[in-house]
Amino acid sequence: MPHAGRPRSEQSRCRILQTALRLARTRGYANVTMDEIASEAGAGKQTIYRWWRSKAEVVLDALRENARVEIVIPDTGSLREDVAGFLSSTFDAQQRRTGMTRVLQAMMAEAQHDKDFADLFRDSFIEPRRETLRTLFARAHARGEVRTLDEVDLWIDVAFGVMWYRLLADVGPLDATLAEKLASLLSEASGAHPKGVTTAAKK
Amino acid sequence: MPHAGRPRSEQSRCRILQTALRLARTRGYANVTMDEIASEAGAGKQTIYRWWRSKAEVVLDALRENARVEIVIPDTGSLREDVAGFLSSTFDAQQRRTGMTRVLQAMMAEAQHDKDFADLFRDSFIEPRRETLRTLFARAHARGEVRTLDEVDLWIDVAFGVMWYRLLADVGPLDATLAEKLASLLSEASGAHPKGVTTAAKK
Amino acid sequence: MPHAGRPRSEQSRCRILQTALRLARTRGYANVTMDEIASEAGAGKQTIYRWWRSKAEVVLDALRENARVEIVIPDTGSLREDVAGFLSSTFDAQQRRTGMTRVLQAMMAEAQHDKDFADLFRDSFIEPRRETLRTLFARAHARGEVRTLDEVDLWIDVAFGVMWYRLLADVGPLDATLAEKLASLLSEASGAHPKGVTTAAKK
Amino acid sequence: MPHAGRPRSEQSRCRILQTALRLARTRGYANVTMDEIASEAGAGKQTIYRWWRSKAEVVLDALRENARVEIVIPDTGSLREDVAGFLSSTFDAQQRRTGMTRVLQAMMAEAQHDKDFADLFRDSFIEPRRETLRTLFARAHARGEVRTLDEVDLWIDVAFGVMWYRLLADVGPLDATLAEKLASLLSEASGAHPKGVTTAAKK
DNA sequence: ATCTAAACGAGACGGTACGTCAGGTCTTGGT
DNA sequence: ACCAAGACCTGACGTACCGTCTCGTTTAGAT
Repeated sequence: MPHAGRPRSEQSRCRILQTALRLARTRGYANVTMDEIASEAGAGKQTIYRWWRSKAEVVLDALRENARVEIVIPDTGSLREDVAGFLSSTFDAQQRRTGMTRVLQAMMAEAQHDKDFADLFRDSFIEPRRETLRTLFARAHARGEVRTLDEVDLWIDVAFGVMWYRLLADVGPLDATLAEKLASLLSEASGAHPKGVTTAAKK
Repeated sequence: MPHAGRPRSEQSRCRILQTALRLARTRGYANVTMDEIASEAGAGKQTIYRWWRSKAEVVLDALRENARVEIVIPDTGSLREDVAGFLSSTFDAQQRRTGMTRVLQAMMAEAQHDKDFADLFRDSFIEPRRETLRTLFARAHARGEVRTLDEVDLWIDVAFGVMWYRLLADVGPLDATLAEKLASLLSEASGAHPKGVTTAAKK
Repeated sequence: MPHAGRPRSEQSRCRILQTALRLARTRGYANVTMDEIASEAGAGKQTIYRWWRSKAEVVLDALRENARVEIVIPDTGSLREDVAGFLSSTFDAQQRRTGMTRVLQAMMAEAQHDKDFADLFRDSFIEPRRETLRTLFARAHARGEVRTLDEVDLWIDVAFGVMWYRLLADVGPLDATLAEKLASLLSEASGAHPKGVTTAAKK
Repeated sequence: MPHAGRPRSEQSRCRILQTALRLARTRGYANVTMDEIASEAGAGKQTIYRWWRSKAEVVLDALRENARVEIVIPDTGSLREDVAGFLSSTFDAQQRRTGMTRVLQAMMAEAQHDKDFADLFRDSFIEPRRETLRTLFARAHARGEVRTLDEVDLWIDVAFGVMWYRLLADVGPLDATLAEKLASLLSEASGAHPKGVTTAAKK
C-alpha cells in the first residue's frame, strides 16, 4: 500500500541536518541541545525524533550527507602513494572545515555510551573507510606489491588507529607528513620479508 | 605557617575513589551519578566537588591510584619481546578486571567534551604510558637494536593508536596475538635485526 | 492567534495545588520540599517552576483556591454583629482545618524575606480581607451607625492586627470571645449607637 | 569548682554580635550566612554555635544588647500621653536605624518555623514590651483614669497587633500619627466616656 | 470537492542529574 | 577549655536537557 497522509517534508529534513551540523561545528556538539536544533531549524522536536533516534544520529547523518564527495580514492599504481593520498585527503577534509574535527571526536565519544549509535557509527562510518583502504591494499596485492593480505586488518588498524589516536588524545597533528610516514611504514610492512632474506626489490 | 583548620580526611578520599571506580566498573560510567558516589561513599557531594572538578576527574584519579602497580615494564634485552610484553600486560590489565575497558572508553569520551579533563587525561594518563614505551625504544637504541629514535613518536602512536582504535571503535580484540604482531611490526620498522643477521638492504 | 503547542494541563495544576496544601498542612510548610510536592503530585519540578515562582506562591495559590467559599460575609443590620460574625468565621476557618494556622504563619513568614511574594501576598490575600471589613463599615456608615469612615483603615488594622499578632506571636487564642470583644471595641470606637438610642449603655 | 580552662573571650562575643546585627541590617537577615558572620567577625563557626543555638538567636541577642537603652518609658500623668509617647518611641527606634525594621520582620518570621526560637523571642522580646505597656495601664488605673484592668491584655494586643501588622504586612507606616491615634483609641476604650455622658457600666 | 491520515510547528509534560548553597558538626594545631 | 580555621555530612535548591505527549494546522492521495 503506497500512501497515507502527508509526505515527509524534504525542507524540514534538510534544515534539521544543516542546522545540526552547523551548530555542532560552531558551538561544539556537546553544547548543542535538541531544543536548539529544533528551534533554529524552525522544526518541532517531534519531527526530529520521528526520523532520528538521537542527536548523535542526526549529526552523523548530516556528516555523511556533507562528506559524500570529499574523500578521494586514489589509484596511482603505487601502494605508498595511494595510501599517502587517501590519508592526506582524509586528514585534509577534517582540518579544512572549522570545527569538523570536534564533531568527529564527539561522534566517537557518543559511540562510547550509546550502543545503538556505536553500531550505526561503525557500520556507516568506520567500516566504509576501512573498506576503502582495504581496496587499496587489494589492488597492490593484485599488482604484486603486497605478498599477502593476511594482515591487512592490522595495517588498516595502524592507519586509522594513529589517526583517531591523534584526533582523540590530541598527541599530534594530522598532516601530510604523517600521511607520508604512515604510507611508508605500511608499504614496507606489507611488502617486506622480515627474515633478512633476499627482500627482493621493494620498489 | 604549616596549616589551619581540619585536615583533609584520607578516609573520605579513599572511599570516594574506591566507590567511584567500583560503580563505574560495575554499572557503567555513564550510569553512575555524583549523588550515588557520594551516598555510597558516605560522603557529601560538596566534599567531592571540593577536591575534584568532575566525575571524570574522580574516576581518572581512582584509575591512576588503582593502576599504579598493574603494568609491567619488561627488560628482556630484545625490543620485540619488551614491546610485546608491555602491550600484553597493558591489554591484560584492561581485560582482566571486568568493566575496566568500559571505564577507559568513558574516560576518552569524556576528554572529548571537557577541555580541562582532556588536558589532565593526556598529561596524567596518556603521556606516562607513552613515556614507558619511549623508554623501551631508548634502551633498544642504546643496545644498537634501533638505528635512530627520530620516528619513535610515530611508533608509539602506532602501538597506542591501534590499541585505542580497537578499544573505541570496537573493530577487534586486544589480545596477546595483537601484542605480538604490533611488536613485530614496530621492531621491524625501527630497524631491528632480531638475530644479529645482516638486516640486508632495507631500502 | 489563540494558541500554539500543548495546552497547560489542568490535571497537573490541580494535583500540584492540592498536594502542596495537603503536605503543608500535615507536615508543616517548612518541612515540605519542592521535590516532594512534584513527586507526590506526579509532576515534574519544572512544571511547578513554570507556573509559580516559589513554594510559597504555590501554597498561597492553593490557599486561595481552597478558601474561596469558606469565609462568610454577614449582613445582620448591626455593625457589631457583622464584625463579630466575620471575625468569628475567619478565626474558625483557620482553626477548624488542622494545620491551617501553621500555613498562614508560614505565608506571613515567607513574605518577610521574599519581596515578590510579599507583594503577591498583600494584594491577593491581605487586601481582599481588608476590603471585606471595609464593606461592613461602609454599610454601617450608610445605616448611620458609624459617624465617619475617616479612620476605617485604623479599625481594620486593629481587627487584623490583633488576629495576626496572636497568630504569629502566640500571645493568645483566636476564638469567638476575641471576635466579640473586638467587635465591641470597634463598634464603640467608630461611634456606633446600636439601637439608635442615646449611645448610653452598651450592654 | 569555679573554673577550668580558657575563659570565654569577651572580644569574640562582642564582635560576633556586632557583625551579626550589622550584616543583618545592611544586607538583610536572610542573605546573611553563619559562615559570613564568623568570617567577618574573625571568629570560628564553632565559637558561635558554642554560645548560641542559631543565627536567629545571635541576631536577637545583638538586638537586645543594642536596644537596651533606646526605648523610653514615659510617665506624664496621662494615659493617652504615656501610651503615645511609648509607641512613638518604639516606632522611632525601629525606623531611625536603617534596616532595623527588616531585622524585626525577620525575627518574627524566624519564630514561625523554629519553636525554640519562638519561645525565646516571646519571652525575651515580646513579653517585656507587653509588660511595659501593662505598667502604663496599671499606673493609669491607680490614678483612676482606667476603670478596670480586666481587658488590659486586649488593649496591649491592639497596640502591638497594629504595630506588627503594619510592620509585617506592609499595610501602613509606623509614625507619630499612628501612635497618637492608637493612644486615643486605647485611652477611650479603657476609661473614656465618649459622649461626656454617664457612659454607664461597660460590663 | 471532500475525506482521511500522517507529518508538521509549537510547547507543556514527567523525569533525571546537575552543581551550588547553607546549616550545623567535627577535627586539627595553637593560646 | 577555649579559639580560628576549615573540612565534613546532610539535604534542598533551581536549572538544564531529555524524550514523550498533546494541541491545532497543513498537505497530499484516495474517494
